[in-house]
Amino acid sequence: MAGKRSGKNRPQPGKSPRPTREPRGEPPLSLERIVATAVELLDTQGIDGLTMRRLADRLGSGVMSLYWHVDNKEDVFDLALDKVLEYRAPSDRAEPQGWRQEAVHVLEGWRASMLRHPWSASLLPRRALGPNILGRLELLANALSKAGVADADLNVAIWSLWNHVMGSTITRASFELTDDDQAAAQQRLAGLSERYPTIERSRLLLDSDWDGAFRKGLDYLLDGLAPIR
Amino acid sequence: MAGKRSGKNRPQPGKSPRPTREPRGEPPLSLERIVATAVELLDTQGIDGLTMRRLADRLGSGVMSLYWHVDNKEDVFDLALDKVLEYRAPSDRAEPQGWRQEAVHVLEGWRASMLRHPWSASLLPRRALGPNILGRLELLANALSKAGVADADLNVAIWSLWNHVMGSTITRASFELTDDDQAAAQQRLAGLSERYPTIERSRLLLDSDWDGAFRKGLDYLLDGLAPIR
DNA sequence: ACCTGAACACCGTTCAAGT
DNA sequence: ACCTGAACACCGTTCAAGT
Repeated sequence: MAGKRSGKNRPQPGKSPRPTREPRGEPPLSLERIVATAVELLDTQGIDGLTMRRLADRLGSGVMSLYWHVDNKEDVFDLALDKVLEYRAPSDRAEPQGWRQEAVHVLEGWRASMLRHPWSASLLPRRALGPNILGRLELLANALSKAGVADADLNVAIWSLWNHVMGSTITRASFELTDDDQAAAQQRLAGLSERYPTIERSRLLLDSDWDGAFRKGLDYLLDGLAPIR
Repeated sequence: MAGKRSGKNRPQPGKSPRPTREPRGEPPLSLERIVATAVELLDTQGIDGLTMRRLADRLGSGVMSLYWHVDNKEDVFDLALDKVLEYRAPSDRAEPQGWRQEAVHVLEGWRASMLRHPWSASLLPRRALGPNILGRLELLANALSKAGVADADLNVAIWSLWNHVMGSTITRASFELTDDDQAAAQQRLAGLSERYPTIERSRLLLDSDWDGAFRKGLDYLLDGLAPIR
């Protein structure tokens, strides 16, 4: 923590401390490169594919070089996660839609970001909230507040919606990868059809309209939370 | 897979193959003991605390002895997870409540089981569905079906509710452990109050009524899904 | 200010044996 | 049928140096 570059004194996104040198040829190690490569690795190899050693390899450096830029592996996870959740704050000049539309837009964008990087959904709940997540929460809170949700209900509303996004994204990500497994599971289920007749009949494990379920559930929640359309 | 005890030929819960020997003194290794100890370890040490070596230590056996009973570490996770989700099928003689009450009961029991073992919520979405989970899904599907949810909407309804349970449980489990961190986070947030004014004002990270949020969200969903009370 | 290799204390799992 | 130790190919991170 002391004498070493740590989370607290990382350069703020806006101001670069000094133009140290022109990056000609092989780019030097940097926090940005590390994070970008970590995301690559996670995207291609999954959550267990991210290894400090593998990461260093891809960057063409020794393993321990990473530790000057980063506290530990947890730190890498946090940074990769927040990176993936980057968002463009909506320009104020955009035509003002309804507040409800705005909330839906935030939540769908959030979900889309996570579905693009399936590892992110299962990682997010266990980690600290990075600036990008806080930014999205702020947008959401703002929209809800303006949509007429009372201050006393605001936290409950936010968490309900958060839960819906997290739950549906995690479920979808984990069930999507495994088409064959899914068929096999339904097969196994058929063998036990006397124990699970209802879900066997509805073919729960086979066809599921994830996007539809997300939208429907979202509408129900919003109807309940902010009846003043 | 071949020649070795694997998932497929595990003894069915009901019938013990033969009373091999009276377990006097140190109990021998068995799948039940392994799973029970794994749950212990997970409860006390968290998800990273479960190690094949540590598990063997606690059981007083060599590491490799475990592998006769179990395929690999993933298998241990699956078994521990399903164990923790055991439930008593409701006795048919219980006074028949409304179908909606029944669905709520299933979902709350499910959530309670997971909250008792915080690691389980974050594990479940990534793993295959064990018999106990399927059992709970069947109960739920049945209740919904009788509550008037059309067959065509059944899967969507199940997944929406599943998502709600998963999301709220995971969120709560991950935010509950860290009282100090939470205060620190809110503190940090206060320093950035011009960037996140709304969630700073609502003290989102401090007070949140998890149980209330769960119940409210659940009611909204059920209202929407099965309007025919 | 930045990067490094050697070393430590761990992992999960294969294999070839033992009873 | 059940259990074992040695060995392999990995991990994350500390430390003491190098430039």
